[in-house]
Amino acid sequence: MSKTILVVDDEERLVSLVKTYLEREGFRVATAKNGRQALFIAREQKPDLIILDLMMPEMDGYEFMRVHRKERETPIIMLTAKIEDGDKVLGLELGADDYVAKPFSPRELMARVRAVLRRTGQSAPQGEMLRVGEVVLDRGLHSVKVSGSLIDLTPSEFDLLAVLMASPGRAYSRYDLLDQIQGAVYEGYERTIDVHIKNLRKKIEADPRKPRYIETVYGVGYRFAPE
Amino acid sequence: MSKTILVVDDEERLVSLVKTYLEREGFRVATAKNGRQALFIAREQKPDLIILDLMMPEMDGYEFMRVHRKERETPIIMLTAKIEDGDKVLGLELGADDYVAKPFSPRELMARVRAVLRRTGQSAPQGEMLRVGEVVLDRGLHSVKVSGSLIDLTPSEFDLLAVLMASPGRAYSRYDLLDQIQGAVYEGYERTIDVHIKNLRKKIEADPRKPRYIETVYGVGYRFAPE
DNA sequence: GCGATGTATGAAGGGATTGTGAAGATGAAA
DNA sequence: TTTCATCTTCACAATCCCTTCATACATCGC
Repeated sequence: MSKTILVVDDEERLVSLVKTYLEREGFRVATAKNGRQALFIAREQKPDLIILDLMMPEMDGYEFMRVHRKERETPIIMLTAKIEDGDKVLGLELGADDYVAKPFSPRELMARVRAVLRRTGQSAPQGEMLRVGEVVLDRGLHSVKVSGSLIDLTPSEFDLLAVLMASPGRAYSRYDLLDQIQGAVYEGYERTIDVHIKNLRKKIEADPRKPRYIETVYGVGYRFAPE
Repeated sequence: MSKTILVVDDEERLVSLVKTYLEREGFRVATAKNGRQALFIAREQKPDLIILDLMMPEMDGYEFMRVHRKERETPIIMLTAKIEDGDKVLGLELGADDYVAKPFSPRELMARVRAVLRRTGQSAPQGEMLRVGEVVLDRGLHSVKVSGSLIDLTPSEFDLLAVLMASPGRAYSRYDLLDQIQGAVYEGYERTIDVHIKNLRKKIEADPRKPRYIETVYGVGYRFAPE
């Protein structure tokens, strides 16, 4: 039974970005454009956590919190462009559990979501397990096992593997992969992916020279071998 | 139900090149020569994504974005000759989702289109599967199966096969094929196609001497056998 | 059949793509 | 601050592809 998270922001692009990331972590996601909508959805779906922008038309984040807090204790993470102390204090007084300043990295937001859920006594979702051949990746536990033994991966390596394993057989371009692990606007050098792949292979392949799982698709990118 | 993409640029050759590639991926494509036209078409067709040149007569890309953003949230990929930070920042502030510096490879642009669509929550077009007889080509997965087993193809071979399979029974000249796999600028030797065909046959035909799928049309070129 | 033209194929050079180790940059924790 | 792990970049090596060419084979018209 996966947790539901309500994302409230008037910027559609930001909402869908956050939604993508949350879903990849195994959460169900509801969205709203303003406080009024959010209130309606919160009553109906009873989310386990709310990610809330402060600046919105119709009914802003403060107003929403004031009303919502009278009804439920749902943990709330505030998003704010202003990083002024005043905002922070006011938000925390109203009952926010954490706040994240824009612009933020998706990875940071995910970390805070997990932290808040843990702190408020709810467990992270038991991430659906991805299993291909002898490789088992557990999103919730954030762990990877190969042939039964636990493997240590860096955050980038884990994300990369999770993306590849989510669609075995599908070839991803370096750009796609960079986009998925960095989020938002691509800034870097595509070849960075090569290095992550090399390190991943060293950790999960029996013979990194002849990879059985992470295959190279010449001229395209990489893919996880379908069974 | 395929996605519509609006391509806006005053260079006709570039527009038709991009159009070709997008259509091959299964998108519907609308085009415009300047911001004014683009605005009109955007209102009428409501595209799912816009690929926008910055430098144009009549109404440039910045101006277009300013006006368009007030009406819709359509994701936008900017094309720009200048890779100056100023441009990038301004473009991103105005709401571009990504930017690509000219000159770019069609393949890179396609990757970004898919990435932006995914990021903004729209799915890429259903990698329309081409299936003829025992041969199955999946554009989304970038994979080819013959009688159930996965076949490794080089980029040229894959493109070639995709073109042929898109219209079984239709004979293409070597010139046509070269044009499709090299992207517009035809410079090469038509016989190169013969070699790619030979290699393709070796990979997908049971008996390359008596091809069942890729037939030679004497004096014309090649075609994929209709069922 | 015969020549002329078109196609098939193997091999090789050059070019493009990918693999890899190491150094520098970044950022978090102590 | 220093330390440490990670991420990124870079240079060079290894590998794979594309193109070209030479030669063999097939098809056509006469």
